[in-house]
Amino acid sequence: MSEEQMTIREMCDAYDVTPRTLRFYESKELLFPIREGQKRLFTKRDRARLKLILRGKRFGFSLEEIRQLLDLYDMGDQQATQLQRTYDVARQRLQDMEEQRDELNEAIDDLREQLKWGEQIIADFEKDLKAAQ
Amino acid sequence: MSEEQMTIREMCDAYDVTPRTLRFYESKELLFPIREGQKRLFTKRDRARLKLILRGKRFGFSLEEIRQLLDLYDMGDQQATQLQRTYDVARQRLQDMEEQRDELNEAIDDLREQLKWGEQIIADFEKDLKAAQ
DNA sequence: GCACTGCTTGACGTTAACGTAAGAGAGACG
DNA sequence: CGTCTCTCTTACGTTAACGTCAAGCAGTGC
Repeated sequence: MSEEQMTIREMCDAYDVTPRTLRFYESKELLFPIREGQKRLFTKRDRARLKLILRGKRFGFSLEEIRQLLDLYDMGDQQATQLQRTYDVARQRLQDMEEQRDELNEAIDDLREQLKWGEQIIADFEKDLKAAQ
Repeated sequence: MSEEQMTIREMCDAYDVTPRTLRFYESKELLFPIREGQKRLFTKRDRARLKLILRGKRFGFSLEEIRQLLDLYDMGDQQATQLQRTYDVARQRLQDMEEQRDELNEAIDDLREQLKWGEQIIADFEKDLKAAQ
């Protein structure tokens, strides 16, 4: 439990993910834990990346998109261009999310409208049922 | 092109779906086209169901959920209970959608916040770059 | 020496909603 | 009769993000 390196289990507990997930992210080159013998040790850098990964997922980025963003951050050269591209990707994503939300809102309004009908139909039906008794 | 029955292609053109999709829905017991020889003929009932299917998809129902709802409508007996159940399912779905929208809105706000930072960082960076020339 | 625990590497399984390709029948047209 | 067009069935392919074994090494406690 050194401050600098964490085992896979410590990572799982700290970030609420499964070992499989961390190994999967490593296989996809999202994380690069070092090895002590056969065991993985996750560094501060891995933790920073994992935070970004989880945050990216919240934003609806795919793991592949996240990997590309992470790579851009890591290139360390031509940073202005890279930042600009990162920014562009993020803005595009934001726009997609807003469109998605708008569609969702339309669907919600639509469904609400349906439900109003539904309530009316059910109410009528129950009235008829009672009247029929 | 009779008014009552439509071929698969007419259906595709009318509802903007592929033949595969219609056959798939049939295999999933969402549609029940009749046969003329080996060819499918879609009835008025199929068209009504297809409309509901497509609308259901907009609402984020899975095909399986839609099938269950469609079946409920078709039972024709104990209708009050069935309607109530349909209504309950729909209301649950509405709630899910609203939660999803709220999460999406949070993520959007979050991402917007990030982008504000991003703009600042990029601006600073470009200033530095220019200053360095 | 042995059990127990934790970690490892494969490698196949899962889910939804179709896409896509192969091979063939059936009716219309000239 | 040949060709065209439409349709049919069958069945494997696709995608994402892991889940779920299976089998085995490594260290620790007793």
